[in-house]
Amino acid sequence: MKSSLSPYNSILANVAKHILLTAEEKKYFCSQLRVKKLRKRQYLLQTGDVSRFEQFVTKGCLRAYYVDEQGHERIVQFALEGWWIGDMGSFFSGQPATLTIEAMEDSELFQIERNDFDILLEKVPKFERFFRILLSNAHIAHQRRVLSHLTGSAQERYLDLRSKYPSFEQRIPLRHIASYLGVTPEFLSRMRKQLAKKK
Amino acid sequence: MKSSLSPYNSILANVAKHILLTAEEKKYFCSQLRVKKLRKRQYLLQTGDVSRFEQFVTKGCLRAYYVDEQGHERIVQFALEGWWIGDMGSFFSGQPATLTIEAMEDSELFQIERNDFDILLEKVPKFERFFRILLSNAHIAHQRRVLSHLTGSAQERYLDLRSKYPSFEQRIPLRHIASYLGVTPEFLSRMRKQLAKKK
DNA sequence: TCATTTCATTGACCTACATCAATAGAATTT
DNA sequence: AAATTCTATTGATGTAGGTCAATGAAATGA
Repeated sequence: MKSSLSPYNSILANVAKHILLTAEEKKYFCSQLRVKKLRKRQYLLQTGDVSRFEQFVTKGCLRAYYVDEQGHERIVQFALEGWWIGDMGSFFSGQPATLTIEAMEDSELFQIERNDFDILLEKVPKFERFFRILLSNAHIAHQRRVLSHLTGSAQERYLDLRSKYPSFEQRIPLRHIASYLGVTPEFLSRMRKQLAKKK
Repeated sequence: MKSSLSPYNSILANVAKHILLTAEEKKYFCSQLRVKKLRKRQYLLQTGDVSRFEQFVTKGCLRAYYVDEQGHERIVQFALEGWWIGDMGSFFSGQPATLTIEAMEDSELFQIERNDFDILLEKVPKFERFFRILLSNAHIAHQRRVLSHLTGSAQERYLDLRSKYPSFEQRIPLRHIASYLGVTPEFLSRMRKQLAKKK
């Protein structure tokens, strides 16, 4: 937390989008964070473990997915720099996680532990507000995603994703993008071919 | 708020699931609510209007839906007694609503207005916690719903819905259930026929 | 460096679900 | 009580997207 290049700045900037902290509070908040480094392909969380942390990505790129009975992976979330990721169900309930979270690149995160999280909310109630806002944004985004499945074709979902997050195609393997969209890699490949032709 | 039969009890019970209020706080909270009665088919919110309220259902049954370019309705949420419903995006941002909300039966709701909501959170910060928990539950439910579209067939979604909310089939027309599941009424009808045969 | 695994693409064929049209029973309205 | 909507169901047919198998290119590892 010394230089302006510190990764703490990125999480503080994220917090500052919604609530205003005093210098003291910033310091306290940062003191509750632990740094976690992951190698590419390393798991952050595996199904069945209890998720004791929520995390904020400062470097790299992760994916959260669910493995169904046939062993297929279904990606529910990507997280790049500046995103929060975790298995919130498990984090809040203490039940075993249903999600697996894995680094797609060497990554660095901040983690906050469930206990410290509760104490943080108690000591600095502004954080109740912060997480409420975070969640309400997530809620709205999720609603849009459900809608995109009810309303649109796979191609529309692909085009939406591409225009909203152009960086994904550079950093994320196509088969993972297919899984996020809810189609097979084969079908994504065909869509891409057809779109390229039309252009 | 006088008798134990008052509809205030149902919203207070809902709040009490997550936070503990003093008698004073209960009184204040209830004083910020307004009662809204709707006839069957009446709109609570129409696309393009700004949603100034969030609401809690004490009686009846509503649906929130999105209308796509071809005029098709896609249902994103049902709400029966004891549920919260609204267009949260519009409520928090002040932007025009993308959802339409309509009563499917004569219904009664409590509404809280955006301004009063902000003041409530300021005066009784426990409500930050309450809405955060409400949202995190919604978040988890939404994630499951996205997953059900990525992973499962329409039949699985139908069976899930039926076992989770058996009362829906008594109260909600099949064509709305079809819309919620993301299939046509025709296809839902065929699924039901086939399931009935197998039994 | 060669060997091995992983990845994206293509082709052939299959299935879950959509669309459109017709009908009959319910529910509303007159 | 008749007339007029809605609603659920069925049949015929069309299509988006899945499955399985094969191939070459790229990444990974010894």
